[in-house]
Order: sequence, then structure tokens, then C-alpha cells
Amino acid sequence: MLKFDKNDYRREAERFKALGHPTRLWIVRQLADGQEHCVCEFVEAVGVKFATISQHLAILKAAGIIADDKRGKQVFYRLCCPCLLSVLRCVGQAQEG
Amino acid sequence: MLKFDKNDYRREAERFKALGHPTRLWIVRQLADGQEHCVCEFVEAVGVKFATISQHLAILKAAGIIADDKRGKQVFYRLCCPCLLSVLRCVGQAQEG
DNA sequence: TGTACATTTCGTAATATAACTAAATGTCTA
DNA sequence: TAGACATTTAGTTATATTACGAAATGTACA
Repeated sequence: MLKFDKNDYRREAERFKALGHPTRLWIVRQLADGQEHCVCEFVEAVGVKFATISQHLAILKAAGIIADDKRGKQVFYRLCCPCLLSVLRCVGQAQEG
Repeated sequence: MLKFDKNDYRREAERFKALGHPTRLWIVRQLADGQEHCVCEFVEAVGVKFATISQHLAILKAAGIIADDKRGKQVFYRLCCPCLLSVLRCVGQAQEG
């Protein structure tokens, strides 16, 4: 077994960590319809403060999972990695071990 | 857009969170060869204390990602969800957005 | 039975995360 | 240009995570 080098796994672990929060996972699933969605939609559906949603979106963006597009006063987010859909399906179905 | 209900996403988010640590992600990748591996192998390769590895393994097990099998004095772990392999591949390849 | 070994559990201290309020930024429109 | 609006950033506090050493558990074998 090869030696573990933390740096080789940091970035990838960051992606999983970003998905490892109920609110963020829900956001990603909402975006999985392929459409763009506005920050305000998330705020309303989740029921937390604007700042909190904004912070979650920033984490997903930093992880390279979503991308944003400013149009007028609003900001729209979309999924950037299409293969994430099958990931969500798999992890969602995983059985107890 | 439907209202968010945290409970619907808790369990699944827990799985992602379990993968969201460099050491745990590395462990899962080691198990991705389909073989069982002993706790002591991980301890040696990662270079942290036994208690720390044991804790990481417990988190992965609680998330339903790995399962264990005690044989004699040793404990062996294996992956329990084969579809995880494609998940790892996808998230590993995800591009910056 | 006693001791060594592999692993887990417990208690603790340092660090990271989550959600909030308040303040800052950027964009449209009067 | 001033004000309203959508969002982000900063600062703060409570809670969670991480890694550790020490103690506990369970198994094998002398």
C-alpha cells in the first residue's frame, strides 16, 4: 500500500465536503434540473437568511461544483459538472453496510 | 421550487461528509481495489495514531460506506457500495467552474 | 490464567464550520 | 446622482470536527 500524501486528496475531499451539508446538497439537487436558479429562490425555499445561503453557494462555487452568472440585480447559479447527477443517484441509493 | 426539508437530506449529506476528509477519501480509494484491508495497514501508510484511523473508519462505517470483519486480533475493512467507484471517478475528474 | 497485541472508546484541546446581524458592494431606475 | 434592491463580506458566537494520549475491550497464545 502506497504512502498517503494529504495534498493529493485535499481538493477532491473539498468537493465531497461541499456536498456534505443538507442545505448544500439540496441546492445541488435543485440545480440538477439543468436550469439556472436565482439566489432568492433558494433563500425562500430553505428558510434561512440571505447571508447563510450566500455562504453555502460560495462554498459550492469554491469547490468547483456550481458556477454563477450575474444578470442585473440578480445572481443565477447552475451546476458545472454534469456527471454529478449520477454521483447523486449512486450515493442516494447506497445501502447500509 | 419545493420547500427544503432538512431531514430528507441528512443521511445522504452524511455520506458525502464522510468522504470529505483527505484521509478518509484515501482510505476509500485504497479499498476500491475490491480487497479487504487491515486497520494496521492504514495506520502505517497514513502516519497518524491508531486511535485517529479508528475514528475515521468509524465515521465511514456509520455512513454506510465501509463494513468490517473481525478475524483473530485484526479487523479488516471493505467497501460496501460498489457504485462508489464511479462516484470517485466523477468527482475526481470534476473541472473548475 | 496471565500477558501481549490489535483495535476501540473516552476525555480533551485546537481548529473549523454554521448561522446570525450589520455593514459593504454593485446595479438598476427615478 | 440618490435610493431601492439583490447579494456578498465581515465579525461574532455556538457547535462540530480533528487528532491526540490514556484507558478499556477483546482475542490469541504461552
